[in-house]
Amino acid sequence: MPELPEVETVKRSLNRLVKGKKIQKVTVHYPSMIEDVKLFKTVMEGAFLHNVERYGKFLVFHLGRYVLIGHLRMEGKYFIKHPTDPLDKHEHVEFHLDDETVLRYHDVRKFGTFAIRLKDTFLQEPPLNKLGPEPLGDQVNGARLKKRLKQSTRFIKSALLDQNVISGLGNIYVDETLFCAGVHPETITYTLSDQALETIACCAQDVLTKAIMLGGSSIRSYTDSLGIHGRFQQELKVHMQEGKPCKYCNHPIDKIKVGGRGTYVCTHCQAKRL
DNA sequence: ATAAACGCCTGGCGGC
DNA sequence: TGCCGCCAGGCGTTTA
Repeated sequence: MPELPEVETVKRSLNRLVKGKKIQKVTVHYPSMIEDVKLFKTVMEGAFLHNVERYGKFLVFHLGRYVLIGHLRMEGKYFIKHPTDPLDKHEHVEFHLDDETVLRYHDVRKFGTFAIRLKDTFLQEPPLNKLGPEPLGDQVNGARLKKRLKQSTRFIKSALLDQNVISGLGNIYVDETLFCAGVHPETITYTLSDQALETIACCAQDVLTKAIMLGGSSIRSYTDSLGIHGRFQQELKVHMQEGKPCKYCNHPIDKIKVGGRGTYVCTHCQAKRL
């Protein structure tokens, strides 16, 4: 499942491969993933792909007066193909470019979304208006997390998955971040000190930075996009490691449920502190 | 304010 | 070998 590092990798690939190209025509094979198909076609056809940005797990394609906001959700990928290549059953949107290539959006589970917004106001509107700060950069630190979460009775894992608290983390990287920080995922958030939250913020940065360097993770269904094969899955220390010995203490990794999510934890390195 | 439940989907899995 | 039911999972929406 693409999280911040995978989306960042896709963004970089798109900027390398399709930036500056003109969209001649779009073909929609599965309309319900697009908020407004009519507007989508009107805006996209004839537009230039100026630049692609990432906000949390969202991709923002700049088209001039408008932007296209896309989300890959669980399994979204982009491929560049020739127009005559047979259409895969999971390719739902085609962007025909002016150089005899076609950018195709591929999504087995059809969870991905597309929406058009005005360039000048898209940050003030859904779905980006409530998005929390980027974990990379100086907006996320122990003091700010404490300010935001000092009264929260939720589990820390749930708070870190909340895109309004911090943007871009998903199930994989929250598990890895909390392992790095030595914090049990079921720790009640308000009990964490500034210092512990600072450690969590630093660990999130470390984990994400390393994952981006390696092109993200390619686990489960999320294998690659635009020819990019992530290598970070080899670095995962707890996620998907149930029963395997902890890299640091050899205690077997447990799989539990936290807030309904499958969660991997070393109960020795991440002891519960109540 | 928070949280649980649900809906969206389908490949992969275990069970038989 | 094949069929069936269940599960994962981000996020928006609905309900408690």
